[in-house]
Amino acid sequence: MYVSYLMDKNTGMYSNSVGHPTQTLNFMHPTHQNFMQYTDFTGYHHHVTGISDPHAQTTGVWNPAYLAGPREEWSPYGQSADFHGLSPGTEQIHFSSPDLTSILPTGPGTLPSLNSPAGQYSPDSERRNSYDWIRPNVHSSSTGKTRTKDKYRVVYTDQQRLELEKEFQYSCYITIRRKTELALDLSLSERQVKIWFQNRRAKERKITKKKIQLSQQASKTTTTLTLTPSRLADPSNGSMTSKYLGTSYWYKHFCVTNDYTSVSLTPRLHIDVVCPVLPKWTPENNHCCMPYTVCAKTAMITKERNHTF
DNA sequence: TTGTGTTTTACGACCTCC
DNA sequence: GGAGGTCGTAAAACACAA
Repeated sequence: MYVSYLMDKNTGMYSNSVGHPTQTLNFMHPTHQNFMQYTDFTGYHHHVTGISDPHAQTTGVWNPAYLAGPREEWSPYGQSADFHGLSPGTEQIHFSSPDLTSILPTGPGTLPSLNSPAGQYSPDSERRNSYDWIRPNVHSSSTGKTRTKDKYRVVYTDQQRLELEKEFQYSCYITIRRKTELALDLSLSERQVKIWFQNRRAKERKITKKKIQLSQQASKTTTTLTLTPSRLADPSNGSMTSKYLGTSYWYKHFCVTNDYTSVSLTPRLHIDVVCPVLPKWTPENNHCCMPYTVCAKTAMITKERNHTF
């Protein structure tokens, strides 16, 4: 069996400055230790036509207009004027899965400008549609809440959600500047962008929590994935001594291949394991990926993992 | 069609940080 | 004090089984 260690997304969740996941299809959430698989993100180009470059060092593009006016130009349901003039039948990008599993590869230029009518049109606009209820009759109830009479939330277009999701994949936390740019591009208020990110992070935590619970359940019902000295192979001398025991180290994610008898933590370090969950086999690429957690009671593995072979 | 569970926007309360 | 953070929740929108 061969198990390849998936590269961590080498960014802290709480870091705003990260690199683009250009080719990283599978990556884990840095702090949540969860496995996130975004299919076909190779086609992901963050900089979509019509969207300003979010993270390039192009300070010159900073619109001085941003500096004017209040920080939060929040009008409760304020979409920009051109947001309403959508005509059905325009080109649409289908985006339904929140985890981007259904995102089609979209190269540069394939997405319409978000400020264009085509970019704003949602495939479900007949149903969700119309923001015609967005009218200035926002009232303050006796409780002080400011919500519309009939509805109190808009449904973002697929395009808006797509771009927000892309931004989230880039960084869980959005910078003030990027928030301003994104709000402008998506015809949302900065407050909406901020709250979307808050909600998205909450969703991420929820997913992670669920995965951890499932993982714990699996480990209860099956043999715990443990490593014993006899099953560990030292890459340097082929043996494993007890001095390596006692320090817990979590190997989080592995790409598991077609048998479950051993794990290759590094190109030269193999251990035998008992796989708690049989991953689904994908014949296309002859391997499968799963959130594979190995509790290796050895510091040696930690050391070896950082060792250059 | 309808009932029910889940997801998505939006908010308030409370917290920390600058 | 204001900004943005989490957490919990409301309610609309949505998905889906019966």
